[in-house]
Amino acid sequence: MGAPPRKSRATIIDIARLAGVSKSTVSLVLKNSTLVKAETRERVLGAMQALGYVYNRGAANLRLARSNIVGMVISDLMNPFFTELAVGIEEALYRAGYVPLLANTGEDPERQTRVLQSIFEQGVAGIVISPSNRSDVATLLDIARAGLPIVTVTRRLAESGLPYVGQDNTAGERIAVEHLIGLGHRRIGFLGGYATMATQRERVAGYKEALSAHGIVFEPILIAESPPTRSGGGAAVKTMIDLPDPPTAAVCFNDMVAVGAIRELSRQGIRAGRDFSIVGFDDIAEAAHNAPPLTTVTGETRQLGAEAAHVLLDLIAGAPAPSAPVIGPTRLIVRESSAAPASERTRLRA
Amino acid sequence: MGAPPRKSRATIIDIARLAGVSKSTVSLVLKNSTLVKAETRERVLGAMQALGYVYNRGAANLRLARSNIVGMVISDLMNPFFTELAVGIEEALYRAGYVPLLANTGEDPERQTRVLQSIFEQGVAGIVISPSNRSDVATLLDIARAGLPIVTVTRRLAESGLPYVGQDNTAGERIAVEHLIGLGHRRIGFLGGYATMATQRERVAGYKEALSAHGIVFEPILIAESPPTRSGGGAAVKTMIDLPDPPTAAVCFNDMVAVGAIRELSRQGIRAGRDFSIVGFDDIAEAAHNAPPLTTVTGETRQLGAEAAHVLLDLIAGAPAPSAPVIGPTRLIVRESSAAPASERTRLRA
DNA sequence: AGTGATCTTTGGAACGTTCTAACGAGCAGT
DNA sequence: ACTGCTCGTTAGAACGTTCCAAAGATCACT
Repeated sequence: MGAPPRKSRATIIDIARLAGVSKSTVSLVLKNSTLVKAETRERVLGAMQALGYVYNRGAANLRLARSNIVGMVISDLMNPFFTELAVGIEEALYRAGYVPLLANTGEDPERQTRVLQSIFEQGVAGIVISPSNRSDVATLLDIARAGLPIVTVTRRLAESGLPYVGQDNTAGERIAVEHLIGLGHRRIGFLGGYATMATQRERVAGYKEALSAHGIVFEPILIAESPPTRSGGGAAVKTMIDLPDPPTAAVCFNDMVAVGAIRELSRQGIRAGRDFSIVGFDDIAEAAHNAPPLTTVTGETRQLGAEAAHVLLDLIAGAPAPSAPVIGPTRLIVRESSAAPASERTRLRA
Repeated sequence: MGAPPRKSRATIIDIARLAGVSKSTVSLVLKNSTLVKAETRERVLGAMQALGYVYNRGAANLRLARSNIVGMVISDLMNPFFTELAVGIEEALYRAGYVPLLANTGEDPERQTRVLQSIFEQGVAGIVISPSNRSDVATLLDIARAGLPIVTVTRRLAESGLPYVGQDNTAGERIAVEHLIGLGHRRIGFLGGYATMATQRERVAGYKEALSAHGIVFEPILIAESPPTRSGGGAAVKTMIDLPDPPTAAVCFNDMVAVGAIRELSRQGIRAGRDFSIVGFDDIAEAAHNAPPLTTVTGETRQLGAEAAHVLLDLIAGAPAPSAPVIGPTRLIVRESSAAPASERTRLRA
């Protein structure tokens, strides 16, 4: 059973013809207007059923000059942090009746520019973007000036003046470092990321704040830059432990760096959480299941995505742009990759 | 600098007016027609520049009765396997000039039905879907019957007759088990997933094939079902080692189960790759960085996504549906979570 | 039967494109 | 001077909706 594939979709006019009414009436039925008589409504609904009618939102949008599609531009979907962010955004959009057009730029600014153009042409209602490194701000501003709501998330483009939703990276890293200091560490490294990334600079700032608040002098050599990946973390921690006077702990740019660092440590026979403390950032799903489970800072990633979506939806609804960046809270989750330094434990035992 | 935000976008007609030509001419310029005189083209391009014109693809699509948007419905984006699949699809679509409308159903069949409807209304050119568990096949078939190309990926809906792109789960699991048998294991468990999942059944089939090919009798008790998650893996391996006569190795429904199992083993003081062998499936990014690095089966996930996209694009271009399922290859990646059983090593040493 | 008032329905323009058919201008060949 | 071409341009219908303005029905009162 089942009708043969139709060549082209039935339209409101086909319905009207079959139900013996005008297309206007069909349109009214479509929007559940109380104006149409119950009996007529039935007839129209029956005709829709019979013809397998599907609403053509594209046509409606053209007429109404609006859209329920939103562009979602993600800088690196393969990074679990951004995956969760995307899921948070998608979920919130979906609840509000919007659907995201996805583009994964893979941190390629040129690709970002192209997809923005394409998304713009598509007639979306707005764009949420986690900008790639070295984003071309001009394109973004062109689009914003054309009147399209844009929200940046996760990476701040301060020069742009675009609405921004992010986490409190500085405060987050500060509590991470304070946790280590509280445990007795005095020599603490910072692993991963590059100073060209706004996020890294913010996290490093928190790191320095915590150090100076506890009278520990900042040593540039204790910052090891690397790609924000597992293997980057491995490399970074290696340079750290090879130092003449190595630290006893390190905070990491993100959880992937932390996981990579822990793995490299264990390869070197150093056990994270006993011989060396590691604290991550982001609380990706993997963190809780790592060996050892990772102490990390969470920015409530999914919530953050939802928040970004809501800011965009407000903008679309005509609200004025938020006057200040929206900064989400940050919270330390203590697991087993951090502990008192070995020297401390020895001293206590003695 | 920078014009004030425009209330509404300039149209082809505005351009025409400014350039002193008809909208038809502007349209020709837009499609790079050789018909228009170079000088006129310049004038039109200048006008576009001046007015900040953006092409309205929605309007064009209405007229042309086609679209360059494709629906991408993913059952669980938080699972790294599906993330990579989605990235593979997105990349291939993007190359072909298409953009994916994303929906993450989170394995909820009702949500899946709703988003399919919404995506359908949107007027997409086709749909790629990794169906959720217990999918409502009827909706999918309704849409397919309406003439919209649909490709299922990863999860086969055999009853549906829809085009399918997947991996060779059976062969993949077979080589995984044969690897363990080759190492000397005779008692091998299967961890994770549920028999209600087509994928699990296919993998279990491969598991049984390998056993019987080597004269090992299959024991139902060595299959431990669980959610296909890290914590599910932990639970599953626990029931396994608590058995009176526990196995010495296990293959897992997927890498997340495997990682969870390894973690639980280590909590029990059992070291994976020495005391107990574990083999995963999917080769998610985390696998190579796990402790110990995970022996696993890869289905070339990203490639698979690209393949699914291409099948869909062909369908959209009017090609007939592939007569048989498209099954991608599968390959074993040996890392450190699998080794000869302890008994074997002892015997060799003696 | 006439007058409103209230329901219900409808024609047609509009949204921003594409495309067909046709038109005018210029020119070569007679 | 006419014919036929080619070149460049264009008017207008069409795509599937929404919505305004207005028309027709129906009904309750006088």
